[in-house]
Amino acid sequence: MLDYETAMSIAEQKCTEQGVRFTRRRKQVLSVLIKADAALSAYEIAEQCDADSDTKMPAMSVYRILDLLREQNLVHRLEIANKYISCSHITCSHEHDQSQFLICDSCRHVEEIYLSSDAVDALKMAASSAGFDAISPQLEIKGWCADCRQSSEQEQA
Amino acid sequence: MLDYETAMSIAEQKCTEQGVRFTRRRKQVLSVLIKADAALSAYEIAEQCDADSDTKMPAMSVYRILDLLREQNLVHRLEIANKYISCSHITCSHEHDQSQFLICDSCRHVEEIYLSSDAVDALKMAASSAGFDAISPQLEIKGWCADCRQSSEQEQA
DNA sequence: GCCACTATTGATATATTGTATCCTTGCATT
DNA sequence: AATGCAAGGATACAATATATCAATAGTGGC
Repeated sequence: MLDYETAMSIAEQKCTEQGVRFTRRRKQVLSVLIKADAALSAYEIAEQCDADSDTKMPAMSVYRILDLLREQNLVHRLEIANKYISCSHITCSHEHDQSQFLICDSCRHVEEIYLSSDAVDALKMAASSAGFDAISPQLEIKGWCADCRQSSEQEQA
Repeated sequence: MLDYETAMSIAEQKCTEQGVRFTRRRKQVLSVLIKADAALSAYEIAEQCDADSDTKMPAMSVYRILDLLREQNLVHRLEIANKYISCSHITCSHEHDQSQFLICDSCRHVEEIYLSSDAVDALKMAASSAGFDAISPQLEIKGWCADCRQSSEQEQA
């Protein structure tokens, strides 16, 4: 999990560098995602913002702000789940142009991982032989986390 | 592309074997998907059914029927795109417990592919080192098909 | 054939996710 | 303070999906 203070301050710095204001609303959204340490839907984010402050966060604003935070690479959108998650590499100093996620089909837990370049190459090969020149820098893979796998095995027994 | 008549008759046979009726409504839905030879949303399927016959296909029915056809492995759901596509292996005699898709980010064209077992193994390795015991038998990868890639390069030039 | 039973479909309501649009507010520079 | 633009608020609505209950159609036993 990200250190909250560090992540927020680096996010602020990144925004400033890009000439993008790190406003109260934007802080709220990012803050909720970092603290959640999980993938949330836009409406869940809005609810959480409401719970954390005494002003109402409109869903429309959440969507707008998520777009912006994604442009800054502070947040990712999981298309399989229709949810959003803070980038687990906000606090890393180097650039990340790829992101890969494992999404548990049962508990929806999300893990951001790195694939070996071998694995990525194998995918690219398969893609290109099917007439796809390139694959997206974001890959989402569904599966079962060890916990869910275990409990489902116990149920069977 | 699938041979329509063959695919429909094999589908009927499969259903019968499973003790599942291959009703008019179910035929309509599968038929639309096979003829479309592309991924369609549930509401697009309903519209196409309406166009092909003189009775109104309710969206609710489409969803129900898609669930059933998916259980029979006649149809897949693309979670990235929120669309549905007929299995391109209906007419194959052997079993397919895995399916992998390439989805063009630009034109939304979908290609059902096979990954080499090396590629799948590499993915499984990466998953297991992130605490995921297993990955889903269905993998969806976004990318750019050769056509879209070419036209976007021409635009740049 | 008729009845009872279940599977299927129809109809309607509503939840969830996301976009479009227009207006107001706030901040930044002059 | 006046101007201009970025950000946020408010509202409407589109697209995708599920829940629920009623009506209809097929199936098996008699």
